[in-house]
Amino acid sequence: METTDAALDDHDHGDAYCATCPCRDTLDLVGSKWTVLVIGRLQEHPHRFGELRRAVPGITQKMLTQTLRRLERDGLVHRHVLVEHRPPSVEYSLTELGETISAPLEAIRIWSEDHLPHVRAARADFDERADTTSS
Amino acid sequence: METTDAALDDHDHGDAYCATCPCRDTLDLVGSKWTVLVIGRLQEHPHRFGELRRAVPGITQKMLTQTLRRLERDGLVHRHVLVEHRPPSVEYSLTELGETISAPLEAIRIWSEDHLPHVRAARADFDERADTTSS
DNA sequence: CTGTATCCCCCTGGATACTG
DNA sequence: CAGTATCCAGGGGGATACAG
Repeated sequence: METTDAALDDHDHGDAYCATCPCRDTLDLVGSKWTVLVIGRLQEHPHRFGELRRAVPGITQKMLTQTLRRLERDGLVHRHVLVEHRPPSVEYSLTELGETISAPLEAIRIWSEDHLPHVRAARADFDERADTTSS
Repeated sequence: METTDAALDDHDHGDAYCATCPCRDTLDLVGSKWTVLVIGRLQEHPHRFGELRRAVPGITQKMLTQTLRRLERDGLVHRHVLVEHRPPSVEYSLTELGETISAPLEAIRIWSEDHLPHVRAARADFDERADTTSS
């Protein structure tokens, strides 16, 4: 995880294209596919753990926990434990920082939905082309 | 690769949150960390292979090829072979579809750069908090 | 120059079982 | 309910060598 945490304080705006640039780590945020969906849900409203689990079908507790931990560590998500509850209850919500990225991520999500047919068509075309070429 | 290509034509807009939804595949586009950087470069102007390789420091030929192939298959990138050249020369550029996603991806890239200090601070804080808690 | 082919390590991420 | 712990298969991805 802590791949490039040392000796990296130089950073010029407009250039994420440096092998040692730590913003590569930040880019990896999007890398774990679940983050986009989790943040998308939290953007709607705060969620409790199980609630979030149900809201993101297919995710396992492990991945949900892992994703939330990472997001919490990165300051995008706030974890609020309701101690008075029995059984325990934990609520997750976006921090201010988290809010700032939810819009861009939503754009990606929307794009995925909107252009899905286009992408699938392109794939079918590509694969077919590959087949006819080989024949 | 062809994880969920069959029996999936139902898709309601506004809901990427279905376990079997194929748009999860599309989300994975962002998943491979290199795509964001590669598309960012192609957004500036078409690149030849080696040129692109140099423009995205740290990427290996294998990953560059793999990334470009995937993007080509998904219809985001156009691959133009300049056959008359010796040695061969290949130029990559964004397709129309590719153009439509470059803006959202750029937003992510910008965000990564802009909020890097914030994220790093949050991490340090989180880690320190974890240490003092355990002690 | 633009790839393809191998080897191989490691990490992601799924399934399952167990705690407070 | 909200986790943690463990096992384990698969794939991402790096290094290297080779080909057209």
